[in-house]
Amino acid sequence: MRIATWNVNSVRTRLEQVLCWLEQTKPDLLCLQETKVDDPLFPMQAFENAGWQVSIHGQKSYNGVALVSREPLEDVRCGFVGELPDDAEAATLGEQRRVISGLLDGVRVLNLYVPNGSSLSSEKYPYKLTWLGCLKRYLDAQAERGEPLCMVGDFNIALEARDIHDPDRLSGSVMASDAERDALREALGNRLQDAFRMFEPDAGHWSWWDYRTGAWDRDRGWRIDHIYLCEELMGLARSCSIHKQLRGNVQPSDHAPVSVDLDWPPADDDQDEDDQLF
DNA sequence: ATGACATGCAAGGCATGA
Repeated sequence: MRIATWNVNSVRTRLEQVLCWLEQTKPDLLCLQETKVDDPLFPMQAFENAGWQVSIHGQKSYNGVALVSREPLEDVRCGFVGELPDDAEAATLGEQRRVISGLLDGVRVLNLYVPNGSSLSSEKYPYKLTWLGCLKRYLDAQAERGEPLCMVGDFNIALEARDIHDPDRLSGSVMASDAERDALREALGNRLQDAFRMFEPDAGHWSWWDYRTGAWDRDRGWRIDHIYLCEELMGLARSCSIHKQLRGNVQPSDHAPVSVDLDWPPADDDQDEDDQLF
């Protein structure tokens, strides 16, 4: 099973690039962020004509998330209220469309677009911290169903120095501040692990390059798009890749896709037990 | 310290992103 995530910075502007990459990469599920389109205007037909199913949770101009899959998903849930129906804060935060999840072959895939926060002095920064606190409650509620979890998206947080091209200068600023890092780590708990870091310990691997100041040409990026797996799925992970070349497209998104390959459903290695049945 | 660049909205520059 291949699961991918991509902040496309407008699904309509990036439509041909997304369809092309789907055709080349053939994920079972692609999670999109920043679709920037209200649901009635989502280019649904273009995806369906290419053989994809789409679940959407969008809004006009800003934010917006979607799930693109070969097979239909089960139990699609939108917003934090999808897991926290009686949580007033979850309902308020849901005014910004940033959360969608679905069940694919028994795996709960959760697609997030975490608020950016703008700067430490902005009112958007405490909003980001509040949002991450709600994410923790959301994950606690989700865990009670016992589904294997794959949580992906644009986290707008680089958790470690090795995730930033210039950590000496940028550590402590927004996307790399202690409070937001702590809030994300709280949400991850002991349950979720970064799939990319299971395979690649080194710095120099980025998923986002600023449009400004020639960041792409100078390879000055951040790794802020992540795939987190529960322990059961981590044991079945075979690779995790950042598809950097997409950032070099004409009129690219400022983010590159990230994908993980899982041996799911797990191979039947209980041959001895099966033999005992006969 | 500021702005670079890109997108949406809507028709002139803002709001937003990261």
